[in-house]
Amino acid sequence: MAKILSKQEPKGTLDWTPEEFAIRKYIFDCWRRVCLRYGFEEYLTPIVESAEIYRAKSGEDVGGKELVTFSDLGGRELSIRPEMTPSVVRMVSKVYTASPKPLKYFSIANFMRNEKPQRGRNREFWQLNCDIFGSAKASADIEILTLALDLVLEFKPPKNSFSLHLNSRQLLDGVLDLAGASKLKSEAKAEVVRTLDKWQKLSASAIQERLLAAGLKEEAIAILKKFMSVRDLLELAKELPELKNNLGFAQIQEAMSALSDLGYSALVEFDPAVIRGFDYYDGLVFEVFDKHPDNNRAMFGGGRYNGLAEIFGEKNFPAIGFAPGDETARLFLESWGMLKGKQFDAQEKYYFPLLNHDLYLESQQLIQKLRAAGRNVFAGLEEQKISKALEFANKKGFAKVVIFGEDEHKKHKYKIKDMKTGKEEVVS
RNA sequence: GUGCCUAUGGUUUAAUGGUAGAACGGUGGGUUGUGGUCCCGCUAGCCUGGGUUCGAUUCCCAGUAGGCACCCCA
Repeated sequence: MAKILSKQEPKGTLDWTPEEFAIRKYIFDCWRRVCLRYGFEEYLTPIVESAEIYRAKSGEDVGGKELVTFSDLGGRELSIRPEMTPSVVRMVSKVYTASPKPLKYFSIANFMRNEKPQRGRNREFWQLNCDIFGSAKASADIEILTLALDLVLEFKPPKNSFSLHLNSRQLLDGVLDLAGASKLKSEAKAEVVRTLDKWQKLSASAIQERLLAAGLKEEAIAILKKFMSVRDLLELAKELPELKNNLGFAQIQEAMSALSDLGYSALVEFDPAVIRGFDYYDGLVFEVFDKHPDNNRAMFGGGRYNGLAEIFGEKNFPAIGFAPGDETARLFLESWGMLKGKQFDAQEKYYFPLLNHDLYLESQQLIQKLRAAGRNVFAGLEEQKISKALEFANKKGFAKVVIFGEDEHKKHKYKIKDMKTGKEEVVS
């Protein structure tokens, strides 16, 4: 047989050893628990889709060079999914008209993007996707936002460790109108939006330069600067009163006030710099930030995308959703020390060592009995001295050890030793 | 795709132009029926290719892999 030379996983992928698996499972279990608590329904779509649905709408990179593509036997071009939204919209558009509205769906699935791997970003990654279809009401926005917050809170993070930043594409369009940027060519307009997106990262002079190059006048730039520097809606209304009648302004205001009434006020703020890259967002947009200095990044984000369904030739339906990733969630937990000393495998396990080979059959019968009674039993396979058995149980973190050797067999008994207290219980 | 940094047992690492030492882990024993501490033995390593050199794990170049930033994205 040919030797396989590398023990390495393919680039950008990760083996989940049982230790690693336990962490991922913890994250997924928290996510699933919260979604079910919200009455959301779980679904799954195939791991591949026709490549064209990503080319159409996923953006230049995700739907382009980062797409992992191959041909099936019929020569059809398929891609491993790089995101869930096109798939779920495809699925929902099949059943939408016949379904009672609204639909509240979630899924936990893996994805592939041919990216350069780095911290918080792998080629294979997992995401939770949560969406509400069929309601354009503020109540749907608010439910999505509280769900996003509760998902993070489920990990019991320390106070002040994260926050949700809100903005609206409509408000943004309003500002661009005010600044006259809407009249620019789409390329120049995109550059303006990109500049807003990078506002915090760029220097004042770089911002000025980019906006001038895009074709904006000084007065227009002043308006954008004013917009980007406001800290809350009150200030925005004062500085740019023209925006008070903007639909996005009302959306944000309504959502913020509801979240505040529901007890989330410390976690939410208006943030003009939240733009988000995907083109299909057309209403409320938001991002959840990790506030840890070592991991200061957007954990996840989402928004409203009412116009996406039309790529399947369907009538549009309202939709809002978001998608946290496993890697960013893990980094959040790690940076705040929420993984330290945590017993993820809370399942209580029994160890049943084979203390005497002559008692193999009797041991197996006892193990059957214990398993039938609902115990999780790890059975020893080779004869083992009792001291070695206890040492093994210790290393594996087993809760109990069943002691069944010659002495016990003679008395028709066995002992269950609690590894924490050291106490033994005699069972006949 | 671009730039910078890094690469030594399974893991974390030390030293060195004359091929490497430790800790943790794994394993066996001290202890033939009672673990976590302790003591001893064993196990296992210089990313790949080329160059300089008498000799390269060490210096140089390239590749590969990883990290960070950009780009992009969530």
